[in-house]
Amino acid sequence: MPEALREERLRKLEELRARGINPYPTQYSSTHVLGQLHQEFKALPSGEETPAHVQVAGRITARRVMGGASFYDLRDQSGRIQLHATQDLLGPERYQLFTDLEIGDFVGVAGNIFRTKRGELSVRVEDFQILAKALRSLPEKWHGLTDVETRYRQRYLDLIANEAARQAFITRTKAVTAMRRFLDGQGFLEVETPILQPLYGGAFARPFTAFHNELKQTLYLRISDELYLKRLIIGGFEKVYEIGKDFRNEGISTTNNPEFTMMECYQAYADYRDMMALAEQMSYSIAQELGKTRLTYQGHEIDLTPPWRRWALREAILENTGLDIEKYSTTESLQKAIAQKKLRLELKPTWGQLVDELLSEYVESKLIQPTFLLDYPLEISPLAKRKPGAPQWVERFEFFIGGMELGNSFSELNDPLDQRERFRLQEERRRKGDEEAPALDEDFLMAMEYGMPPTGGLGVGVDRVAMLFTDTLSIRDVILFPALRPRPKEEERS
RNA sequence: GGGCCCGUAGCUCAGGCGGUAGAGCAGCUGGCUUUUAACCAGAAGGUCACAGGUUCGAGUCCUGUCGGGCCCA
Repeated sequence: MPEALREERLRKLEELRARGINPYPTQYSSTHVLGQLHQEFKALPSGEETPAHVQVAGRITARRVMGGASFYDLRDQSGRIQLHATQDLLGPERYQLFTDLEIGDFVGVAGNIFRTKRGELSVRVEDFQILAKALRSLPEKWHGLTDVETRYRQRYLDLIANEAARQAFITRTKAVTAMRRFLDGQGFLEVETPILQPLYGGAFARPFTAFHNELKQTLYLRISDELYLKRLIIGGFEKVYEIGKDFRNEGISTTNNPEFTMMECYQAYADYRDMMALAEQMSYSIAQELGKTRLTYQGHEIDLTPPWRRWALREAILENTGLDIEKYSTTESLQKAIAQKKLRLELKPTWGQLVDELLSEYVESKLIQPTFLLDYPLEISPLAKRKPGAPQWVERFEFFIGGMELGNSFSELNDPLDQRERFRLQEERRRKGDEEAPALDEDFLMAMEYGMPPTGGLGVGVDRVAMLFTDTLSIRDVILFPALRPRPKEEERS
């Protein structure tokens, strides 16, 4: 930024101080927010003034100074109003001060409401008070801020300049509120579980580590809420949920942020079929509150009305690749079949991981309308209950909308001996160098040995939900302050 | 991890085959008392992401680095 621009604003700041005016006062009492004015004076005809005296506050976003009269645009969170100031009304000295106000400054204004001949509702400035002086100039009024990097790094500017961005974050918040309202309404208890954990688990991911100085202990930032929420089920809370951040130590991209928001809920005496109904109802309920039970996502018309399609994972893969994974029940035979079909696929070391790859490469992007994929390989589901009569499969589903995986659910494993065996299998994977395989959690096993009721669990990616409802493709468009690589040349000025 | 594209004034953008950097907005000076992308006139504002290289000469060509976007794995 040219130093001159800032110098100029500093000069004006000093001038205010020299006149005994505090450029950063503590408070201003408004009678209205700006959106209210338009409601209240909707009927006021052009060219007429009301005796209604108002006090309003906001940020100046445009100025049109024309000699002895000037028009400013004032904006607050609720809307925009035009200010009209004249030298006649304020006197030369106050008027001069008023025209020294700049785009970006916050100001409080008192005066009557009138409507101009051209029909613009306006406040006649009878008195004003600067509320905060800005020292940097805002993005351009017409084109706004388009530089994607600046939009992410200086989100406040994005929110000022881009109404669509502002709306997207409001939509996100409303979606989360609706989700919470739905779960509360279903009798779920919202709880908070540790983010700093001595042992991490509940997902396949590498964790962030932290160090507790006093305890001289390495702690992990959670990669999921699962194992603690299940302890609460064991403790007798029969319906619990948590909405919070999980942390996974992996690459940053348009689809992955190292910290992201997850909703997890658990319900005693339920299985994955019950959780399917819950997932549907919850999504539909959120959509209703947002007025988006039918929506457009990336050009696709999507209908969230239940019931959604239920499709066996095996059949979905069969239909999209021609491969019947049940016919190739070993890693080697499945690999061979994949090669024969000339499917392009990363050759994962286990059967379950190969199936998972087939799913993400050949099925996921096709699942535009809401779809539950049912029944997953045991190998990649160490916390899920086996399917009766099919011990290599588990009662698990993931659900997909708009080609995105939004959630994951199982009939939770509550057999402590089987759980120990599953942990053992994962440890084996870990020994073979898979850093994402979870470690055995003795404390969790102990909890389960006290007895855990049959339980259904559901996890939903909140950022993905926000992407769906805001029709965005990048997770960075629904995270206010997304993770970015540090900028080498940060032109910080104190 | 690989490929392609982008990085020029506070913001939005031009800059043909290499010849000493341009506009609009914002800011400054002057004019203008119902404008709304206000208008008119004038002056100012640049480490062309960074570091090397080629060249008499580089915003432009080459190499590398950093940051971002898109696509692929």
